[in-house]
Amino acid sequence: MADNNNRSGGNKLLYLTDKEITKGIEAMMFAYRGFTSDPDEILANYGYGRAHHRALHFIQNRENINVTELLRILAISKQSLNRVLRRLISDSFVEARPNPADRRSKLLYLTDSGKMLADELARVQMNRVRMAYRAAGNEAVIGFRQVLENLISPEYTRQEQDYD
Amino acid sequence: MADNNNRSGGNKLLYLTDKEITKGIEAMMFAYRGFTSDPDEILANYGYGRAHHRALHFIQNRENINVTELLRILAISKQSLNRVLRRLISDSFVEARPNPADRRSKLLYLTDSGKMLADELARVQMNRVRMAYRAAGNEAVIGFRQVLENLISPEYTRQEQDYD
DNA sequence: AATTTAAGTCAACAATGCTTACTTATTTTT
DNA sequence: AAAAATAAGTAAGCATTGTTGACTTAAATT
Repeated sequence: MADNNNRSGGNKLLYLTDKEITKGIEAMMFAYRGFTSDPDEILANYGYGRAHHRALHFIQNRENINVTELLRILAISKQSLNRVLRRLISDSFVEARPNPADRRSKLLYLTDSGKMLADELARVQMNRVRMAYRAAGNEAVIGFRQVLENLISPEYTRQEQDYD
Repeated sequence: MADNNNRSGGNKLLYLTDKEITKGIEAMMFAYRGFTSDPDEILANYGYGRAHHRALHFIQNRENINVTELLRILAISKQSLNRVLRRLISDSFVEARPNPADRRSKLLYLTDSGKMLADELARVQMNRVRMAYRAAGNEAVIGFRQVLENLISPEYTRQEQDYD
């Protein structure tokens, strides 16, 4: 507690004892559990899991996304994604339409009910993040995002650039 | 970018557009993947997964922990934990010794090779976190931790208090 | 003596990841 | 025009990690 007063903001490397890093690691674990907990509850009603959520999320947030691009973002095997997509399509949450510009490729879209589900999932997750942000304040949010960006493996940072 | 200059640190609620929150959500997803990627590679050599890592972590970082307490922290079913513990014990990474004070309960300890494995996992994960912290700076780290704490579900915050 | 607690186990099931191998359709390259 | 590459899908099989319900054993508590 007493040590926490050093907010010089300089490049001094404090707080980097093993104990402090370990606390950060545990906070990350527990926070991620909280982060996914609200969507998880909703998904359970459909027999879905986080893979379905991730697919819905990126179909919702990347316009005209195709399967290859979704595979690249999620960094999972074609089989894993296909299993998830097949169910989302047969449950009429997602629609796959051939891309006119390249008819090998299929573009993925949310149906009306897919939009409703994706919106519901996004809403509860955004609510938690929004409240966490508000309670922490603007400066904290900036720091949070900086540390997160630094944790991302460089081979995946490309994913972020096309989204704005 | 130009908007990012507001660092008043007050309680003004900016940056809280849906788009900004969505970016935070995606950053959290990608960051968590980076956060686990280095341990994941090591675990694969043993045919282990993240559940084994989490068990090793808390046996390493909570002195004289028993099964019930580990169950409470991990918040998984007894069966899931038991399956993981059984393998860790049969592979001689973990030892379960009856608690002299209550012989129903078993205390969990790392063996010498368990310590080596847990240390190796912790080392690579701490390295990534440490580098992310250093690159972001002290203020950012404080903000990062504040937001993480706010993301944790209240029913699990108790877990953190006994660790210091 | 009866109840509760801690730990462990069995069986069955599901979501989510993997690999290897193959097919089909389409586009691009040679 | 033929060959090669790409996008998508599928089949079979396997492992990890989570679930539930039911049951046992041993020890502590009431």
